[in-house]
Amino acid sequence: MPELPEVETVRRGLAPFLEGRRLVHVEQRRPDLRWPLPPDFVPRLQGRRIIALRRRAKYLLAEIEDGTVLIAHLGMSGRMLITQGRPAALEKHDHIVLATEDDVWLRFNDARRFGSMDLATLETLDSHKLLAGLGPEPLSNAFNGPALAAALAGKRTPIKAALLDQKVVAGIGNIYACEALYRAGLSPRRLAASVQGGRAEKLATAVKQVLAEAIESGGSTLRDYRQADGELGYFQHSFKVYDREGLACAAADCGRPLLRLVQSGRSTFYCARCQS
DNA sequence: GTTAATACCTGTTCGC
DNA sequence: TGCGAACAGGTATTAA
Repeated sequence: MPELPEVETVRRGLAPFLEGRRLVHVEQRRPDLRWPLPPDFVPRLQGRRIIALRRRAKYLLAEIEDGTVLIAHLGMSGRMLITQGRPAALEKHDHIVLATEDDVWLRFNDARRFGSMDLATLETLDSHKLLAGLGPEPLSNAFNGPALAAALAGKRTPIKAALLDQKVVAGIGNIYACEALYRAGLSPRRLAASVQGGRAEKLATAVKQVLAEAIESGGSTLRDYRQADGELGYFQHSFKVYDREGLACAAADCGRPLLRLVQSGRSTFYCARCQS
């Protein structure tokens, strides 16, 4: 499930093939993904050059030479499939197909169709409804202990739910919320407003570390993918708590079985002894 | 205004 | 073996 590290890995994988290249083929194979695509989606991209591939939170941003920006979200099953030359056959759920002047073909495949694409311009990007209101990038200097503490102040919701709130910090999903809380030693049930001072400092650091390590591990996975037909979007990471209900806590002095609970409809995994 | 619940979507897994 | 229910989850929308 693509969260910030997976999206960043996809960005890094695609950038060498897309940046500076002209899109000679743009094919839209259904009128909508999660929402309807803009009616002029194809003509606004066809024949134009991609200047840069960027990322904001879990969104990929392709900056086009005329100031158009393609906003893409992988949802939870979205994948970017890249091939040299036209693919022999399209797969089920290949919704968008692009080709560059170098005959590199890119397919956006999304079975569950939680992904989305939209167009904006450089001028309207920050106020676009998908991006306006997003909190700070967790790996930027703008995100730190005091900033996190300020965002959590007064929040009467569990800290786990607050971490998933993209207004508090952008790009964290269910997996990395669990992992960061475990690393920070904070219970997922703890009231968000109580995460202040040293606790906020510890949590901000944990968020940065867990994301940075995941990006690094995605990068190593990427090198393997480069050689074959590239599938960008799914990577195996090793998690300390996520999806490990009943398994032993890895902390040297613990070893207790990890627990699972449901918070706002989402599974949370944690260690009752190590997190408080 | 804030927080919680629900809908969206479909491939996979699990239990009977 | 076959079938249906449960589950995964980011975000917009609706409800409380």
